Amino acid sequence: MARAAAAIAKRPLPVTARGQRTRQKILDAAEQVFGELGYHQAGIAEITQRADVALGTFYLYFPDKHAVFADLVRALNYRLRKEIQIAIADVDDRVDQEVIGFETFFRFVERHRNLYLTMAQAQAVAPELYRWHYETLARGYARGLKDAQAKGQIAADLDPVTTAYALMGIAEALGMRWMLWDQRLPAGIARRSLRKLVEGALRPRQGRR
Amino acid sequence: MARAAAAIAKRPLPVTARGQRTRQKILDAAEQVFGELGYHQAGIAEITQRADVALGTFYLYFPDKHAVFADLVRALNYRLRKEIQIAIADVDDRVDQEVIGFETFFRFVERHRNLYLTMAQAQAVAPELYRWHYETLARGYARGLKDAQAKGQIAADLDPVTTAYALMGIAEALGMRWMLWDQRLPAGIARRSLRKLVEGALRPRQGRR
DNA sequence: CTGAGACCTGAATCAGTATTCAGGTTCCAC
DNA sequence: GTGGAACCTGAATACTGATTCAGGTCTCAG
Repeated sequence: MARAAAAIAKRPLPVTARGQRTRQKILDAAEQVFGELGYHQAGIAEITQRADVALGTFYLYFPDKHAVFADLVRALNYRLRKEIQIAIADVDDRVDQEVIGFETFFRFVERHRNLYLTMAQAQAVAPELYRWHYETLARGYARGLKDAQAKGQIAADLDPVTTAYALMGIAEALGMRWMLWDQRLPAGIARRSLRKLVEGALRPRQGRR
Repeated sequence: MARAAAAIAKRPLPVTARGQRTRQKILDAAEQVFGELGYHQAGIAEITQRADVALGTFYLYFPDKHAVFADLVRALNYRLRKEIQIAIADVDDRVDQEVIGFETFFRFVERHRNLYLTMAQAQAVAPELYRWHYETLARGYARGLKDAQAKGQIAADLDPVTTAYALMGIAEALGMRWMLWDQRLPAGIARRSLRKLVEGALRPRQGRR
């Protein structure tokens, strides 16, 4: 229970390579198990078994179940942002960036099916972290949109934050529909529709005002 | 565990008014508790306490914890669709329908803060139901979009299903951001941006093809 | 009135599982 | 080679909380 203040006695990070490897094995197993079963169904026993270490070893690296989960959310957030940043880096039209960002996200979801379940669980298990995840993403996103507005690439009268959340919502919904349910990117019509939606939404209207 | 086939021994619905009232009290309490604490933190004891009935009474109306939860998800889905249908009924431009649908959704979220947590939990607790929830919404949504295309109100080259999921994603993301986090609808700029996004995305492009 | 459904009660049971702990084992600097 | 960090082990503990059940209480048709 004791979810008290900052405290949450961290365990010291392993110093030797062996220890680091073990910690990582646990983290990887945890991603699997949490993603498959959800936070509460996931048992420490199951995690350590898949990580191929003894039960007690878990508590060498994490003070409790909640802690691995938190680490996981942070790691997922970090990797996701990183991958998108890299993918987008040397594209200069914002709409193109958008489309590439989406595809990168979809591919990320493909490699981390568990992302959705993990984040969904986070909403109940670690609300602050959950919110942090989206705010973090939104912050960067909104910044990018503002820059694009300055360059006249997208409509100037859109609120960047609102737009950022809207676009994240689209990514999430289609990521679920396509990558989790269908398990693959859809045929051309759907993909092209996505681009048209984004383009229509963002591009400055020709004639208008 | 026994999540076996259809079976799931339903308890007979109450026949007397008293029984119906009690069942409903439990259902209402359950919505609160699941929404506040999440599926696993929610205890039957807490639910029955808030419903002001004894622990055992719960099992008179629901075979187990899972069953109330499922009922809840179905009820939420039903009410949501109903409210939006009604709100939209006598609006004839699809973009207007869209905007009104969004606002209706936001107000629904305001009255059912717990909707998000409940659905998030559903992803782990009752995946079939979770998916059913979105597919149900999407089906109706896509139908509406197709009709609007037939009337030339929105671009003909958009895939209705893709568009439906994209719009649901936007609603969800902004509902979370505005109604759950800020706890109120935002000022004009943001609201107007939403309309512009939707309008830009859906309306047939003037010049093009 | 009255008795048979229909409802309601809450202490007791019981299974699952997070966490602890009392010892090993590895590894390498000296 | 060896002592002490740094790691690792897994049975035992402790507790939480869903579900059961033996026995009331209400209510209204006849």
